[in-house]
Amino acid sequence: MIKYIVKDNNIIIEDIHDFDLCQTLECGQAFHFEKTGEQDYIVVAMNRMLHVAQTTAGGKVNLIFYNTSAEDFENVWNDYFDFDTDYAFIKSELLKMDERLREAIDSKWGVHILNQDFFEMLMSFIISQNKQIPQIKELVFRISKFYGKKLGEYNGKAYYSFPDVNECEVITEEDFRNMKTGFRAPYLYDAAKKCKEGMYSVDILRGLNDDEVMECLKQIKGVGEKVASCVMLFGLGRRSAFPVDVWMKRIMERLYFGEDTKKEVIMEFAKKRFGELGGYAQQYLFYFARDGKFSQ
DNA sequence: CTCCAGGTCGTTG
DNA sequence: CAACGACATGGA
Repeated sequence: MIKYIVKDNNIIIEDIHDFDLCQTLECGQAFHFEKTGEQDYIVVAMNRMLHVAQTTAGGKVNLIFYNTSAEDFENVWNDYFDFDTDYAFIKSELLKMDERLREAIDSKWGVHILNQDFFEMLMSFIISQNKQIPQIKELVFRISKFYGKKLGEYNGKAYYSFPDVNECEVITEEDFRNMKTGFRAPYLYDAAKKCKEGMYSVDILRGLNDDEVMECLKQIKGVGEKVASCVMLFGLGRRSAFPVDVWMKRIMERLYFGEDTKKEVIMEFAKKRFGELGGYAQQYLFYFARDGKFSQ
């Protein structure tokens, strides 16, 4: 457990290192949050609405969780933000494996991989196909507003949880279409139905190895290698998962292959090169690539 | 108006 | 098995 102090109704982490709030939220792994100021966010996750901000004072970076109990911090947010993982160590290990990661890691040094809800990740990344991040967020917010629970308000705006498996039971394929999910509607319906039937509980998946989880997830309509990898990495704590999308394809070709390379080949290469740390490497590279800060 | 977006599916060579 | 177009929707 990371060290924290309780002040008024807030939780404060002082002098935090190897973490940046903006980078962690904006790197593309999460969709259910809103920027409310510079290094100031509303995060909706784990059936809660969190107001969190990062401040700098006297050269020290602090994190403040507004209106948060010590109990909630210890039981929910500490794990959600992955504070117990030593990112300084992970980054140095990655750089030992491969110096070519340096530019991406130096640029995106403050990313943590969030431990998010499995079902919400599944639905979110089904939505993500062939869409840009702002539109993915819009769909997640819309579905939450119609079918989730109201959690509270901030600046006069209400925030809603993403509907859980049970709340999704009433949603028909046509309902999903009305949410403007387009051709993904039958995929979302299939995913919700299969999860409701119980074969995709976190407990069951915990007992399977990576390949088995991948095969299992791909049986859901609209879930392929890429979506399944994201769900594994962000929703099941499988840090070896290495999702390869157009951005990853681009930067991996630039850094390693120098020519058009199939996604399967890239995944296989990453597995050998980065092993259990593949997911971390992927996130630094993806965020870096998406920011367009590498040539070509 | 055309093109493309954190892809996947079904159909052809 | 590799390649290719379709798929809804919205923004550039």
